[in-house]
Amino acid sequence: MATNSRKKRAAAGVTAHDVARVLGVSQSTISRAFTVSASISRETKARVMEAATALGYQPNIIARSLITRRSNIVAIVMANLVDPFYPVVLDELTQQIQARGRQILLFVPSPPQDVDDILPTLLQYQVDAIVITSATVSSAMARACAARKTPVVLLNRYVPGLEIHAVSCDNVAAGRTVADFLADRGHARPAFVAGLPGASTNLDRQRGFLARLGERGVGPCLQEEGGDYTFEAGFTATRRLLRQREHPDAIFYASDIMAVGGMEALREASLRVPHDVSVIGFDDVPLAAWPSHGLTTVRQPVKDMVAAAIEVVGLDNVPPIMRAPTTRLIRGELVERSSTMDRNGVGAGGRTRAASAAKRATQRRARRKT
Amino acid sequence: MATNSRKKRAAAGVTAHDVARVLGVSQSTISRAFTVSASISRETKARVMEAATALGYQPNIIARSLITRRSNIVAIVMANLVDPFYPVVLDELTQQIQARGRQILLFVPSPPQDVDDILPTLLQYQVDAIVITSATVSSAMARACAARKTPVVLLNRYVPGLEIHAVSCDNVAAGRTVADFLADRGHARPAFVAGLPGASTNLDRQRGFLARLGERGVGPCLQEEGGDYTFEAGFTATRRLLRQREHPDAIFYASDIMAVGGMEALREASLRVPHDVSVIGFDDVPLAAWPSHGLTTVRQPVKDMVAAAIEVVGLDNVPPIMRAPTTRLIRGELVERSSTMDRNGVGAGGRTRAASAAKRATQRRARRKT
DNA sequence: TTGAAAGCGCTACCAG
DNA sequence: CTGGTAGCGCTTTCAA
Repeated sequence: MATNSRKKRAAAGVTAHDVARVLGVSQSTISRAFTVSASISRETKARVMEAATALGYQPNIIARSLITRRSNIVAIVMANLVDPFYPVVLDELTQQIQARGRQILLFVPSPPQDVDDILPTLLQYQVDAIVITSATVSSAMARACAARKTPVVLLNRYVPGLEIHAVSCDNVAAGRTVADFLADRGHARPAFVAGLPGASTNLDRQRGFLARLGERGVGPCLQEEGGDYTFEAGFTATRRLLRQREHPDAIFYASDIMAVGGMEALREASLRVPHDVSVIGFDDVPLAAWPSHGLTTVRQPVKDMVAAAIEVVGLDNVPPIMRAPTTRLIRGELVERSSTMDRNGVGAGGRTRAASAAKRATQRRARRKT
Repeated sequence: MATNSRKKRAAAGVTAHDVARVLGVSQSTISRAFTVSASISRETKARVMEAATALGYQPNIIARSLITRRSNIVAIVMANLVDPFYPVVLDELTQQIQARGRQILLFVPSPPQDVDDILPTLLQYQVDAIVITSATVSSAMARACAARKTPVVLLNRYVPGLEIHAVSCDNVAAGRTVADFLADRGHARPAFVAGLPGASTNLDRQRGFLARLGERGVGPCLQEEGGDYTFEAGFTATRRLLRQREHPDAIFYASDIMAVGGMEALREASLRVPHDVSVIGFDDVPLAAWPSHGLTTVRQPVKDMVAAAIEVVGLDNVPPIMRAPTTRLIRGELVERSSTMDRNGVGAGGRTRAASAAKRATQRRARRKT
């Protein structure tokens, strides 16, 4: 009997059986009405839908997932929410994933945890795919995901040799572009301020930058470790950089926020941007465009990167297909603003420190707030 | 027979039955080993756990949720990820929710959608609770959630009369504090730049500010609509504000980012902060503390707000209890930095525009980057 | 404390 | 195209 187990339910418990009973059809029919690509007559489907809305019926996703082994959920692992670049990425990810009717399970590892720790849990939730931003996983874990047929993609990072999808900005090319940009504009004493050591993004930017600088015969290039991608890191690294006998005439920072921190240190040292030092960042976060910063920077193609990540995990393929791990590098674009200038014809290497000392002192006073 | 349905599974399919068979116990026993507060002997549990790890068994959360009607997931609805205040809130939410062993289902409504549209979907996922930041819901939807016994809390917003939990900074009190702060420091021509019109947060700040200003006999207070909480909004609203015959000697902005935009407009108008105009923001996002901004602002007690939200939805209570809707207002704290100054003894209302015109022109030139 | 049995609400397969 | 039936993997009575 259809009613044999219809106990009184507290609330929210209208099931496919209930709808079926009202309509005098089988429960299977209700299920079919809610399954795209199920064979059901136009008419029956309409009746079911009508009754469903009348009764307030919605299929129980949990029960469905139990059978289909797909939850309609995409997991996002994001290690850092504070750097303004990540909200931009997260925003784009949510838009594109939600546009495909998927939900988002967000995981933010706290310091002691790492990505490997959380993946088993995510897999338990039968997520359709996993997007990992700015972090990586062990090859063992990558294999575990492959075994479960859950596609994983690293966004903004890649690990050569790791059997896993990866999408990233072409950081090597971007580094080279920046080198050319500075060389073309007559800079002679460049510097690079690194972010998180060991991160592929960071290393590639540095590698491309230094290599191209060498090819152009510009240098030597000063280098400074930031440690991470924060304002503070950019600030302190720049201070250290300025202890050199001669200050650089251009500094390329591994991230915009570091560059902003660096500009603060330059101001503190009475060095003007861009007159004394050109500054270039990376990411093109919203605040880079603020007039007060006017930061020349490399724009990460976030939209394209996210689109590529989503494509590569096969979110648009039903049934899902597992493809061989691929690495996709997407070109960034240099955006010129007011933190850089052309030094050609300004006397090869710009003025000496002494030359503009008086001017700078004046400016310094004026800029002080109290 | 236990093996009657053990077809070859592609992967990742070790079930409680498998473990049971290996151990020669019943499947129920396996279940009990993974259920806190289930009666099982110490020894049996240990054996089960050992076998489980050996076989790589993990309980299927989906199947569990189907029965228990709880998914161990908390839903977060966050309308705006771009304003740097929200990443701070999201970060804190994720930390505190994950610390309680819950997962996070994130939903970011895109313009046409609103919160009411998404709630049914979230309910389908049997989430344990829903946290909605800076947005509200219809009373019908609030009732639907109550019917399903899913607790909902509004964070950073409240709706008088709506039967729903709400946690927010005490914006009225904060507005009053700011008014007192400025009055105490001899400001005579205050202004308020609003954010999103109609938002309770925004209105309360304004209300408290104006009321207290009136009580202190300071004013009249100029007012300008921002429209939203962006840099641009702060910038353009301030430009409009400065078209008045006499510029204000203090501006209170509905958010930090607006304040930063406002400072840009002030700079553009050759008005110095804080010499000509004191600037106060709201939120205390990380960049408010950067030396280049040095923004005096009201710090939102994010940690406490999040903790209150989590407590109020009963995330720590097992079994969950539904409590009567409560509104919790938490005091913010005014953080004084370098964007405000004491005008007492500087001539009651500060200098006239003419008085410092020459100085400002100099400074303006110096500050230009190119 | 343990095992057996009955489903949670749904999809998927099999006949008709 | 539709109705029956058999589970998905687990929790939860109910006896033993």
